[in-house]
Amino acid sequence: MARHLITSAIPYINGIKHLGNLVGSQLPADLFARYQRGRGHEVLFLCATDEHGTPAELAAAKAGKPVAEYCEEMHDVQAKIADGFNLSFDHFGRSSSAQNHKLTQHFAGRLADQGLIREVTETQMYSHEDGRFLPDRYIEGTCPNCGFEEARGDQCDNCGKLLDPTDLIDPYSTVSGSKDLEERETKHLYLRQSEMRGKLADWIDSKKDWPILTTSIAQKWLNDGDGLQDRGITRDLDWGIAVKKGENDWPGMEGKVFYVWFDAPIEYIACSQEWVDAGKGTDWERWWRTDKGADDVTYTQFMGKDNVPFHTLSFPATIFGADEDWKLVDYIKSFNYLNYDGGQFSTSRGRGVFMDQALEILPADYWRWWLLANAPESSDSEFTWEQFQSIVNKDLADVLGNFVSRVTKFCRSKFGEAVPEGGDYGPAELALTDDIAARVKAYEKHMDAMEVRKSAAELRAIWTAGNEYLQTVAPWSTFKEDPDTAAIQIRLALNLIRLYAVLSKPFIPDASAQMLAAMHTDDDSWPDDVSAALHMFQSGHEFTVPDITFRKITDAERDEWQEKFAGKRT
RNA sequence: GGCGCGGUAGCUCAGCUGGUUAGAGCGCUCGACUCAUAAUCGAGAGGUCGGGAGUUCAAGUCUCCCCCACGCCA
Repeated sequence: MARHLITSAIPYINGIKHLGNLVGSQLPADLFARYQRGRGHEVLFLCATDEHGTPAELAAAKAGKPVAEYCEEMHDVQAKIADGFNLSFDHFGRSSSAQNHKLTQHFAGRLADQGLIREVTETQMYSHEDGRFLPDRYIEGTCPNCGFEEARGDQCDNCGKLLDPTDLIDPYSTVSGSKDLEERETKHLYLRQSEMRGKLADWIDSKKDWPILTTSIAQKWLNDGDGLQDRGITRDLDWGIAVKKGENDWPGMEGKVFYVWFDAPIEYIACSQEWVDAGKGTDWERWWRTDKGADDVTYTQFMGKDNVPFHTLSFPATIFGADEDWKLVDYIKSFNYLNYDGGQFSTSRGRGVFMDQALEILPADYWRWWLLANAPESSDSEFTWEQFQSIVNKDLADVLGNFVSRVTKFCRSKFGEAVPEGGDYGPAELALTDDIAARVKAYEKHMDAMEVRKSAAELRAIWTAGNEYLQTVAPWSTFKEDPDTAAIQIRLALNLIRLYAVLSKPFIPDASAQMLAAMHTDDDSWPDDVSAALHMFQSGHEFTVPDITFRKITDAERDEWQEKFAGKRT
């Protein structure tokens, strides 16, 4: 039995994520976790909310709540939605947890001990009214280059010129609108990533089997311009993890917190401590410490392409730099973006479908299937309602759902609601068994390689094989002259329903559960031996004709939803 | 402007280290079947692989140039 540690990039706390975010990390990670569990392997699947940083503070202020309270509420909202999508996290943690505070401070201390932290004094804009330093993009003013009055502190959106906040004429805070700004010197810690460039480059170079998307992004950051740059790991904020050197104070860094990108990935580890502290597990170190049993763990991370630099370089720099026995990632599966109907999903414009809205109009399985079967693996991909409707109706309702329906209803009408007796499998049944066995092997190969779209295609082909078989042997015909032969055929078909439920569980867990329930079984063991699996139900085994497994999406619904989620275009 | 990823049948996409008539699903046409959610199964018609040049016995698949879309960065 292998051991798989699986993490999904942790979603930011300020709001509900859209389907593009879902398919980029949490959903494929869940697919892989469910598959590995299905194969009988030991899995620890972790995710969390990413709660620190200025956007969280501003979102809380907008909601009129203390930031801690806001984060707690939003964490619960996101947890419920994740649950609604059947994301099977062993624990859904929080980067603001006590465990992460302590661990982040520990890493910072280790890095300092190794000489990998340097202090930098820089000038930033301080807003008296807001009582805080403002990130560049939260300062606006008149562009000195083109006169545009709403140029941001980092760049003018009108002429494109790159700016420093201090360049702006009449700068003001976009948080409060205040013009009472002042340049102040402030000291920050930088992680000396440049020191580790060689080590990181060697490590990335050794990962020949990683997706091109993953390695090409890493290479770019390693080699672009002057190469990998040192990065600030602290901010002048109230909300976050206090800057400490392990358990000790950090002279000169009082009142500062770690920058969100530094503490967020450490939450992957802290999350496993939360998992233990929540009573769900007993030993987190055997997943994370190679000196304490984690050397046989396979660690896989899932993320959208925007997160690749942090996972290929920054977080590994932290791990390498700490020079302790931490488990390093073995495989990084990254995804491109999902576009929405000819453009991008847009949170600010309300364009596209968000996770809560998706669940309001259709059950999770419908979304899971479409999203995974069309996952943006090799390039950005496109969501259109027409495509969604046709895929869902064809694959789920017609090919799989109708198979369950035709088999159970035929049996009920001719033999009753129990597996019929008589005869034994003949050549046609053996041929189907061989065909499916080969396809299951192909399915496993694709799933092992995290080839999401190919896995979906193979699974669909397995469903289709059942319909092909029925069409060929035609039990409705054989029943007329030779009921025993029809009994053999329908017995095999009933066994196929259970087999399909097991194989499909990673993609469509609810439908899988419904199928197993209809077949009056909870045996979802993986069909390592397809022939044996297709002999499981013997004559007399009772079942119940289930309700429709998947309904169809009507043209009217499709048009209505297309209109509803179009958002405001500008 | 630089970099990255793409540009393959009407649509969404596969095509690894170059090698027989370029593939899948959907859609479309025709046929079969009637157990089933007007479902299923089969057959067929549709691409010369963004454009151009080159390397090679052989290129969608390697090289160079150009065009287009998207993304990132400065």
